[in-house]
Amino acid sequence: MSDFALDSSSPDSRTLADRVFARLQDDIVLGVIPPGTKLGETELASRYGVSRGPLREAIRRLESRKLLERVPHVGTRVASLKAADLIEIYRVREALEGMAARLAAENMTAEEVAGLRDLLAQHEQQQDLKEDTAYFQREGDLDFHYRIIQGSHNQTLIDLLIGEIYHLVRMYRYQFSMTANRPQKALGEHRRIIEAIETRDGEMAELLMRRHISRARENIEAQAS
Amino acid sequence: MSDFALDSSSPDSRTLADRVFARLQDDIVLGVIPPGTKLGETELASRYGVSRGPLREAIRRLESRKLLERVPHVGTRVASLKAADLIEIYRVREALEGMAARLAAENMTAEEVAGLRDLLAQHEQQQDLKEDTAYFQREGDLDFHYRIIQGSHNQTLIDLLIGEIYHLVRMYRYQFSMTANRPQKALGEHRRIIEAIETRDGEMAELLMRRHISRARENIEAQAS
DNA sequence: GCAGGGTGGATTGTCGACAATAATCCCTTG
DNA sequence: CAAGGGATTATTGTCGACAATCCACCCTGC
Repeated sequence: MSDFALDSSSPDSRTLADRVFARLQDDIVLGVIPPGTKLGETELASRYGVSRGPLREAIRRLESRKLLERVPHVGTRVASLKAADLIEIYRVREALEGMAARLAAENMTAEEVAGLRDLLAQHEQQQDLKEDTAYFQREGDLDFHYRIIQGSHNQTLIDLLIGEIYHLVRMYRYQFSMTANRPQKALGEHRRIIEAIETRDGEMAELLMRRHISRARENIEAQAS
Repeated sequence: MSDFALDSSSPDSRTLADRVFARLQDDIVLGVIPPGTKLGETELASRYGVSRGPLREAIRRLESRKLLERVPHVGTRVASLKAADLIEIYRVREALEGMAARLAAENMTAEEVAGLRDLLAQHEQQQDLKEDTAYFQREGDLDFHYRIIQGSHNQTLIDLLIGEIYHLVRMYRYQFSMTANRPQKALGEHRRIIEAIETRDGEMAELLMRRHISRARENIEAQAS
């Protein structure tokens, strides 16, 4: 058995159930536990060094987030996203992040906008270096979207996107080692979105963000066929 | 102690935890348990006639759905929605249901469209009767939106709206006995949305749905001030 | 009289054991 | 030999008890 013991570097997470929830979520999203794996409660409990009680609570929450699929009296398995599922998710992202961009243009503070532009500058430098920046591009893209979502200042929207949707997107990306295959175009789209936010043009920001995500979806659809 | 025993009319719900989850959610949404109520696990468990194990799993799931607020080692209380929260939710509804209307216009079957028009006809008749139709209007409005959401044929979108968002909307409505205070206008907007769907004009359906929900939001904002 | 600390009570967090359900395998029978 | 049924076994579902944490109250000292 490999060492799956709970992370003792952050012992402050309030309860065991919360920690095993966070740990199990990471292991699923990052692919440490591959999709489709049957999860035995007893086995997992001993792996994480907890009893089945906290583990079951964690499982129920991960099930709510669509990361696990559970059948009563049968068992729990790691959700295996199909391309069709991801396309559905991107429709939702288009709607929600479009709204987030609109609200961000209206509500972001000057500091937040400045930080966003700094982030873009970093990404453009990395682009110039032409290194193997796949990982940074992937995480950088997420960071860009995260900031705009946060900039909406709408907690309901933030919780939905970051708490419920993005885990699935991240799981899919790690799953298929999906590196952005149109990085320079995406970067240009990011730039235009930021410009719309800087001019406080919510309608334009929403339109550009929707196009940005819609193109990513079309890209997936093309690959899936 | 009033009789809170679990509903034996539907004993088929697979597990106790699932049943207590459904029952507790209803009691919260319908206001049987008022917002802000401190929920003692031992007390609730004995009321529903189950042990604390299944009850805690139900609590964790309801917490994920934002119907309960939990603080570790302190307790759980029923979420009490503020007007500001509802306004945030309506922004999300505007984005998601706008997309739902667009997809419904593209994907609804002819039967589904016909059923939608029948539903509208029923609502218009109830309107003519001028009875105290507050309850029916409220539920009818939900039914209209439910059908369009289902008509999107996007399961992720359906689960998000019906599984995560609408419980909060329904709770708020029961909470404040909020009866639609612009029924005839809303009915006209419904009619135009259906017309757009019938002509398979997704863009128009989205636009109209967003305006429909946006006006409801403005109505809430006016009342809240 | 007020502030601070400590103790007691109650509630939540966790665990191990028991019961119930379902999948599997084997045996029987046509 | 195949198909159906039944028993076994492993896994999940449920429960009651123990441990840990926090909140409130009270008591002491200034």
